[in-house]
Amino acid sequence: MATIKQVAEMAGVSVGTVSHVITGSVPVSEALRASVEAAIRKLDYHPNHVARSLKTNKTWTLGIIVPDLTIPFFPQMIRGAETAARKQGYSLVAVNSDDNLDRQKDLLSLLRSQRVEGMLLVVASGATPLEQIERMMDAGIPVVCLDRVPNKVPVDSVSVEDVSAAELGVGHLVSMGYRRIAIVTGPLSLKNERKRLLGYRQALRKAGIGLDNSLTWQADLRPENVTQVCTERLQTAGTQPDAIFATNGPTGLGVMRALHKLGLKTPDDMAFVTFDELTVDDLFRPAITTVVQPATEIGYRAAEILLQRIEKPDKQERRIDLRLPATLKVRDSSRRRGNLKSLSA
Amino acid sequence: MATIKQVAEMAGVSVGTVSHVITGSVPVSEALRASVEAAIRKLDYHPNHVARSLKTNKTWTLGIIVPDLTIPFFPQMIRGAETAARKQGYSLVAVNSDDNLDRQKDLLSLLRSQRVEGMLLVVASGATPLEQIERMMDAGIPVVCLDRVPNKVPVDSVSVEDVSAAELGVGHLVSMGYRRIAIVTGPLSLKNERKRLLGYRQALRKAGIGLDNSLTWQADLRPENVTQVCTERLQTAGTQPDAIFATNGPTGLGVMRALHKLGLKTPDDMAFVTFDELTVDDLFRPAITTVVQPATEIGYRAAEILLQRIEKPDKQERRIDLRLPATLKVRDSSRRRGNLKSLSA
DNA sequence: CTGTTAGCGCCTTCAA
DNA sequence: TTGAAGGCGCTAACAG
Repeated sequence: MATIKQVAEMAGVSVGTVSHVITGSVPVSEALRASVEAAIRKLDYHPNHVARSLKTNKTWTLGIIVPDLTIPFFPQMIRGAETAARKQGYSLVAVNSDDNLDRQKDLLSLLRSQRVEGMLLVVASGATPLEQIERMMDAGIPVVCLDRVPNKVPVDSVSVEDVSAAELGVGHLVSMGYRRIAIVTGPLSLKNERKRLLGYRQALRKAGIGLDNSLTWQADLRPENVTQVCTERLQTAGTQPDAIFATNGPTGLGVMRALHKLGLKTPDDMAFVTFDELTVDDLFRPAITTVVQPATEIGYRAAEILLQRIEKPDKQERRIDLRLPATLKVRDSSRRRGNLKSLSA
Repeated sequence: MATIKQVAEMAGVSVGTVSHVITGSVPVSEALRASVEAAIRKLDYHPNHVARSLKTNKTWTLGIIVPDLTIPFFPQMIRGAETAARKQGYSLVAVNSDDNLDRQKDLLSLLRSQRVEGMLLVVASGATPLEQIERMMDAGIPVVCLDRVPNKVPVDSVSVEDVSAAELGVGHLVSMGYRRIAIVTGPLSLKNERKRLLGYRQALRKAGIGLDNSLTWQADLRPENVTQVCTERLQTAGTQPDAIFATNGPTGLGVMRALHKLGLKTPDDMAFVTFDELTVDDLFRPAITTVVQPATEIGYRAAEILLQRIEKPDKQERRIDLRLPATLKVRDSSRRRGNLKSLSA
């Protein structure tokens, strides 16, 4: 790889001059600039960002850690974050934690060593790495948490407005005539999950429906586990739900598989609403009523906040907790109770 | 951020000694090692990879460019590549080209400046950046193309075995009794698309079905465009197909929307098979028969080849073109022609 | 074993 | 407007 020195030699100027034409920080005569540019082209010179970063102490890089790239919600978020970053000249390094705390720890450390200037973080489920986050911020690297907001860590965050989003979904089920609505949540160690549970309860209370704790089902975020939990619950003797609300995508998928396994059709045997789109498209049946999070915007806004912290570190605004509203996409799976089943095949 | 010098001071040793305990390249007495490690912990020291890379000329970083992170196929591929990379201590920087040639060019340049040691590339559709790829390789940065294999560029590649994969899908339609099978392709400037078209033709020939050029429909890779093209063709007077084969996921989605728009049900009005999964799950109807590419393995194998080139640059094995077999997931959309329609709702 | 030091490629004063 | 030179943080000889 060509170096700035070789470019200088070929152009017959000093390295300083080459640097000046590259950065544009100092005027250079037309003649020299031309010969420098010619040399750059001839040598296929690409400035060494590694060296530049060492000198300037600026990497123009942001990191983002997500639990799983193959869950559609996260790539959308990344896309939003990347758009915001690019707009300000930063690039984004995206990595998977596999929802694993050890790996998350390693990645945090790795990205710090790589001198990212800020971190976007969707924490892995389980114990929040609050110490690591705090150290990161102490080291002057701002952190913004997305989607999953950890407990008791004074860190900026962007996520959906969980309580009202859950209320939206559950309230809709209520309005469609359902009364025994079960909720399937992820680990309640995640604040979002607790808030969504809260939204569920509020929606029921507002509707004057009593709370039945046997209808609150908790699982981890693996669809297989969810399927198992639901299958058991649905086979347990006793009053069964007439509707199910799932608080996130992987959970929703697990619920669907349980229903399928037990031969329960939605909405006729069981109404169903979930957070997050399960399929890309509306073409497929059953079409699932969904609480849609503004994934791209969450990413975009989080990156904006992060960049703000990076570029104006002094302007120590206090903690920002941005909550974006969800929207409801009403589809078949929450069709009004007791309605005549559609006769179309 | 603490530097190696500060660690050395606090531990009362030289920077050389600190470096030795970090890299493990030179033995250090137990006593000094302990005090160094204590200092590292106390200072929350994270070695500066930027400086290290400048010195060692090793970034331990691979780049991967994909057209669109939000198409499920690509995250899977990335995951595979990341697994292979991590196994050898490399990390992966993944970026979107938005299937845009200019942006791809910028990214290639950026990643070169960032001194990635190798590139995985899913080329944007349109003109292949052969010059850029060649320059990259001339500069000693190996490149492996995934999925979409560009024309006439002597570069390693990993993708599905396109011809036989298409044959698999089309042959299946034939075996289910369909005779007028239309194919919807992406841009034929992509070699894969041409090969898939070839596979389609071979399957027809083997079945003794004459080729009808009016059944070869070409679109770009945007679902909206595909929908438009299909809608027009399906409304054109003349003999209509009884089945459609789509050569990739976005195209398949576009086809589905066109069918839906025209009120055509699959498989009763029109059988359908597509490359790539359209939904994550089997629960949804119509369940689409799919030619499944081994996405994760494609990424994994490509990264392995790349790493091989990086670590053993001398062992100049000639060009590697790895073709992996696809599998067929038979579902409802290709149900046997004229079969009684299932009566279950 | 431990310390000293040159230099990776670049940017940025500072002087000419 | 141009050139010369120091030094960013680290590793890898090399000397002790």
